[in-house]
Amino acid sequence: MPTARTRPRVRMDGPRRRDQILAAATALIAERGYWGLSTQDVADACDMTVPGLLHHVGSKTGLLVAVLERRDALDALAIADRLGVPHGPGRGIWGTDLFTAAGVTLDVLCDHLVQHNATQPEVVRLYAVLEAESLTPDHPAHAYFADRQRTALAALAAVVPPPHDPDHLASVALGLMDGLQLQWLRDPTTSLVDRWRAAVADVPGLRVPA
Amino acid sequence: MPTARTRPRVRMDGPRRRDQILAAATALIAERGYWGLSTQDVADACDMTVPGLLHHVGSKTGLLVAVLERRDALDALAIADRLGVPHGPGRGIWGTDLFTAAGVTLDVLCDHLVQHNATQPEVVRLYAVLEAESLTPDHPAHAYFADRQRTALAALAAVVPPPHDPDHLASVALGLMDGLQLQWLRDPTTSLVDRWRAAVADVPGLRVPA
DNA sequence: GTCTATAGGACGATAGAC
DNA sequence: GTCTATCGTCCTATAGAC
Repeated sequence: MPTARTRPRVRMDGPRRRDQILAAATALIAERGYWGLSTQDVADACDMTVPGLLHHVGSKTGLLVAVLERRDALDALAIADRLGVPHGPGRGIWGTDLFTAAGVTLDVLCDHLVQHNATQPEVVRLYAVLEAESLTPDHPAHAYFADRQRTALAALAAVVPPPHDPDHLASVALGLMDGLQLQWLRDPTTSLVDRWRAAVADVPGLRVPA
Repeated sequence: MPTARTRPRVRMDGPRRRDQILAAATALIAERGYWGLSTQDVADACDMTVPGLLHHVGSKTGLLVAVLERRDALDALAIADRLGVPHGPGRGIWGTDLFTAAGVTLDVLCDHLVQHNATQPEVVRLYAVLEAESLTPDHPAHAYFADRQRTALAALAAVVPPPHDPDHLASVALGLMDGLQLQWLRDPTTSLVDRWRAAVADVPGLRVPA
């Protein structure tokens, strides 16, 4: 006899159910990566069956893609809000000229990005895990992260002020953010913002203005 | 009827077989991570069966531990050789006072580390994947990488010359190495050494001496 | 929109022969 | 040191009822 259910299953409308699924999947992929994710775990977390889950996202790969798209859109909105720039929904954080439109330089932009990331360690971990996992070409998110690195470096380079080399400083900024985020996730006793500001205190072009 | 074997199976002595297994596992974990690794794939790569494989490493977890221990010992030997310092086998790269014994400062040490890593992208990818995957406490390598970050930061801080802050500069160095390695693995058109030297050209305390 | 049922594999690990 | 055989579990995905 199968295990009896303890509570009645809740019937939800489409969008709400989808959000619940993507939130649960975000947490689980951050824990175990895409290869370690099982649709069963996601379904359990949402109190549904696996076929019920697949009805919404099509397949396991579709689930991952949906998670990344939703994450990108939410982050773009949050950063645009932080910079005081209007930003339509459904547009990624790196893909448009969001940063140049805001009229910021790299130092203050990075400070905002770091402050925003500090509020959502789980999401940062999601990206950290997938960024490494997706290095291999047969990963479902390989193309997504390859494109992401290109556009991110270009978007950062676009707001590098003279006399710094745009490409080099953008590379340093992105690399240092990724690296420090890893250190922070492994040892959260020091806040991410403090880590960042202490680290860039002696790096010309990244030191946060007082 | 099961698929027929095409070539006769080779009988190897213990140490040689073990080395073959660990080399194959290194490549496969670098591709898919630990959660995505299957003992079947490793066995196939070594032209053996799964029970034959498990005879040598005990379990899947035992395989991962053996891979990391072997990697650490080999890297320590290579770096010690590069720095012209004697170094016994079986000692990790970060765990001893290898760097202080060599009498180097952080800038030249990082340059050597980067040069060494540039020769083995597959190993760098292994560490990148496992570093992110092992953030969750139930990963078999969680303790290994937690300890590794502690000792690495301490070892780097120990060779930071005045007037820089040892902890902060060590954090920058480690973070920047990790971040740039990720960028390099995703887009190998620019060499890792060039990336590093261009990135630190304007970072006081890390600029490689001419 | 969600279910039951099930197909059809792959998984890690063990037992025991040789 | 390596094998065959097998156990029990987990996996993604589909078919079809409601």
